[in-house]
Amino acid sequence: MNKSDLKLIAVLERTGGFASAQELHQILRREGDGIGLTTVYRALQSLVDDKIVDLLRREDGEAIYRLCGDTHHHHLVCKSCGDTVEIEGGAIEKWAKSMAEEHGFRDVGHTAEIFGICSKC
Amino acid sequence: MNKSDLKLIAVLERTGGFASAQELHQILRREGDGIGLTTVYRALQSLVDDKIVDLLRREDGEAIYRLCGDTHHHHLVCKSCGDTVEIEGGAIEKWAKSMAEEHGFRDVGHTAEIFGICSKC
DNA sequence: TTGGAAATGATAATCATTTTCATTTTATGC
DNA sequence: GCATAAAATGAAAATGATTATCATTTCCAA
Repeated sequence: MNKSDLKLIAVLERTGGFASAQELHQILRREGDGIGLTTVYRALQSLVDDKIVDLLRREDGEAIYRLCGDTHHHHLVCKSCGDTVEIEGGAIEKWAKSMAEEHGFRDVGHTAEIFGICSKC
Repeated sequence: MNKSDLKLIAVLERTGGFASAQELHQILRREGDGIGLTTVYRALQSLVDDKIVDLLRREDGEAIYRLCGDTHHHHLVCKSCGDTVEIEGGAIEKWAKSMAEEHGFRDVGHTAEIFGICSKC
């Protein structure tokens, strides 16, 4: 756990939700931090190894990160304007758990996102 | 639906399970088919658009493809060996629909995958 | 203070995927 | 059969995220 790791944690706390390495790098740069992209990747990797952040994938395969401690929630994303709503996923948690048990899987996680067109678009 | 599409379907049927575009290309090449990588990507994309194959992501973000049955289903994927089980997602359908309604979204779809370690690993 | 280990970041390398574009194949009308 | 336009193809270049290299800087204990 070094200075860069802490910077990344701070940004993730501040922004909440998911962000890619490139986005996190840009945010830090915009704030005047001269941190390099390489260091951002390294810090994120180490945070993932330490199970401090989760690594997920966007639909295009780009890696996105979020703090593990965050209450686990899911997203409702507008395909048109990109607006995002955080939603409860209690039903999903139960579903994932029971499906995993049924098929003998352990150490399970899950992803679930809903996408559509929001009322404004 | 053209000749290349059919070739890809044939390979996916023969191999079963998931394969990446690069792997599918190599398989065809090995069998003496001079098909180009570009064409493999194009065929896969069109098959995904037509909902004939599923597109998932490996842990490293690489796209992997698999023939999908006609029923809408989700996947339970082993992070270690890549083994995959198709599972029912009735609960998810309802959840997605009700969440979308609640927030005024229309034209909605969803993704949901469960990943963990299977009993063999 | 100093010597070495850890951290950093610019740059180059990788690798999957997409674009471009010229060529070939296929389908269709005459 | 033949001409021709549309679709398909693939080599090569472009793209974009991620990773590897490596020289330099920072940090810390002796």
